[in-house]
Amino acid sequence: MITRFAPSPTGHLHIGGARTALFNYLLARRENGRFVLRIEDTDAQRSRPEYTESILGAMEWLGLSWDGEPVFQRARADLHRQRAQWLLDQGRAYWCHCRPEDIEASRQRALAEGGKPRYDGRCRDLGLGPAPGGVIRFKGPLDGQVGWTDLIKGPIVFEASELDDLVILRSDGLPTYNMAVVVDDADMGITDVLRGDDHVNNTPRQILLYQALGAPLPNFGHLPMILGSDKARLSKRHGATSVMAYREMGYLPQALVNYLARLGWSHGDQEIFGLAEMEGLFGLRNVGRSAAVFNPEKLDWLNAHYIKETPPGALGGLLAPFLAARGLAVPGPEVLAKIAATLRERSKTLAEMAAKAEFYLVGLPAIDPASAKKLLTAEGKGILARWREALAVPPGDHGGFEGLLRGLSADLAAKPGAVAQPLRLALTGSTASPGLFEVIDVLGPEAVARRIAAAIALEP
RNA sequence: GUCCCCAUCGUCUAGUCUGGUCCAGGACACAGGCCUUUCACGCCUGCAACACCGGUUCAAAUCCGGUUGGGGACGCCA
Repeated sequence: MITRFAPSPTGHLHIGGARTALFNYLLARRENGRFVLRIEDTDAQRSRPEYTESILGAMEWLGLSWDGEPVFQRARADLHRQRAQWLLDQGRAYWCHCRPEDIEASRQRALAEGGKPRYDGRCRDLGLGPAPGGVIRFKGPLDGQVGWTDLIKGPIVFEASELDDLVILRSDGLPTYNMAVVVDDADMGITDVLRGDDHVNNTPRQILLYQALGAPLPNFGHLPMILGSDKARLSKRHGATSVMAYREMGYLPQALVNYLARLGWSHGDQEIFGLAEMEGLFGLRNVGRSAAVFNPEKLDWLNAHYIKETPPGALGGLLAPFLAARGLAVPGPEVLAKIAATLRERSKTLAEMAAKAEFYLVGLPAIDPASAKKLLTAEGKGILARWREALAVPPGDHGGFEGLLRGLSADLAAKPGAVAQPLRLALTGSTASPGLFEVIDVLGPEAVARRIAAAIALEP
């Protein structure tokens, strides 16, 4: 089995493309086959090398390793031209001199009359030769049926009469999509073509091309689309759609891969899957047939799960760039790990974690005014003074911080919460934070003393 | 408009092929509770769906037909 992922370098790798790549990867790995990459750069206008780099980078980040070197379609244009010429020689293709404007006009007419906008085949039997601005069209059958058994959707049949004579070689000498895909898939020995639902309508044309070229047909499988919350095709207006954007927002590749896999594929009730595990479990029979709505909340949940699962040391390393992006001084690995450990169970993304880590890394935290009014009263400052006193003694000497809190609570005849909150506010600037004693540990004695003093000195 | 595809909780889905074990299971989200130095985490509980109509059958979420709804395609883009 040989599968492939064939993105066009006209943009970054998006969510839908990533899922297509993932399923192709999984299918090949499951069957001990090959998974190859082909860059479809035949659109000279829109293809950009930096997008190729970006797509490759995104694939690597996701862990979707491909076999061999990526194939660039443009480098194969000679082969495409050669096959187009062969089709011409066989009488399965013809030169067309129609002007694009005329064709467009007839399409509009057809649409206005309630029909399908198609090329009318007026050059089909004219026996024209090459000409500047001319194109080569495939001479398709006028009747009969074209069908296949889709790997995912089952039997699909089209009437040949629904199909018009598609352009296979453009006037610039480059092949069109359908031609290039068929020639390359056949030439590269692709056995299973797994791609987006939006290609279902191309498939009968491609089958006809395979047959005319005398090439064996691969299996075709069409994956349902990914939709936005309004059930329209996922697009920019639904928020981030590129894989790299998710990376920048602080999502872990494991989370994205896991989420994308579950969007359309299932294995009983299981929700959590690692890539390696899926390589053993994946199967097309468990891929759904209906379109799926992209649900950011569930991605968040998975991301939180993988963040919690990442050891603090590694997590600290992942967090560092997000800290730097906020303009914060990045501490050493040890402190980073400690910080990560305290935030691990309270962050959905690395970006959120960095925001929550900010108070650790500034000289003095910004105290929330509303909370200050409530907690830094004369009484609250009194409690802070007691804390300052108690914390001056090494914690081991009085049964740890927990014992300290209990002791103070008993002394002041106040609930532990009431005793803890002023200190939390002084240390973190907020009434919600990681565990107080973890914060004290990360901050160290000097910073703790400085923050308490600053809070006590704070004007009402 | 024409053609193609799809249809289970708000969302992702199990169950559909091989009809009964499903007054439909899991997960996210949401609500309530427990835990608790705050916020979280975790745990428990709850809310919530077989699009509709007809047929086949002793029996239909599961099979068949239709309707409705949604998506996709209709380029010298891919």
